[in-house]
Amino acid sequence: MKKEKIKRLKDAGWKTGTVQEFLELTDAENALIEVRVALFEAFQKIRKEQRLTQKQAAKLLKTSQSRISKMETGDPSVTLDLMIRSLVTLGANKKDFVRIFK
Amino acid sequence: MKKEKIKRLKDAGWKTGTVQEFLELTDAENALIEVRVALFEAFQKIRKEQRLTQKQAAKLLKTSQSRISKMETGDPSVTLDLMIRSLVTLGANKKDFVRIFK
DNA sequence: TTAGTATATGTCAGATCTGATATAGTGTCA
DNA sequence: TGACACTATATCAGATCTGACATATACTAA
Repeated sequence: MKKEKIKRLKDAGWKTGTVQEFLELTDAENALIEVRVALFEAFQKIRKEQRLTQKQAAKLLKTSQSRISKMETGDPSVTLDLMIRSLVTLGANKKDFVRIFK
Repeated sequence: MKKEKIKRLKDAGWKTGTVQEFLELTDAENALIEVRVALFEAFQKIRKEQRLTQKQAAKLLKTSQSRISKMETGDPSVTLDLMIRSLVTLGANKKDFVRIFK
């Protein structure tokens, strides 16, 4: 119940505190969501900067268009592992993660 | 063959370029390793700052001492997911990850 | 309207991860 | 020396993830 709501709310511009209180998240749960959101937003940004469709990105990353879509919509079946591996494959380095989390 | 070597080499103070060339890593593989190293070093640092033994940390994180050890030694069976979830459970927030990757 | 392109959603078998357990190694103290 | 605390390593059943596929939805152009 929690997870599906979160992205929509964040995207709708709700303040963190408000979302956290509304969904009764612990600090750790909230931090984890912020990290996830930062990563999937970064991924979509990079893909679009490189003018790739999800299908093209899928080929590069040796996965399927559907998983790319799930990554960008914050689907709970997508792990931080997959997002980070995808980001570095598209060219992100350690330094870029500083910006991603800033 | 690659993965086991990496931590030791990095810990021994080798420069990134050198390790990367020696192990014939792609940029993406190298970036991923740098991210992993940053995370498991950060985890150990936080655990020690909080004066927790691996056993105590394991209880907090609802896992086992052996997995904590694997996390800190960069065992390949440990995912970025687990490391990031553990870090936020010990109190790290998005902002802390800026420092971790800097 | 239809066709074409891009993205989103549902499902699942096979791959990978994880907590748990056992055990080994290391350091310290008496 | 032995006992104890801490950490490292090996193994594996059950849990979770992932690529692939099917299908749906959204948008554009003719």
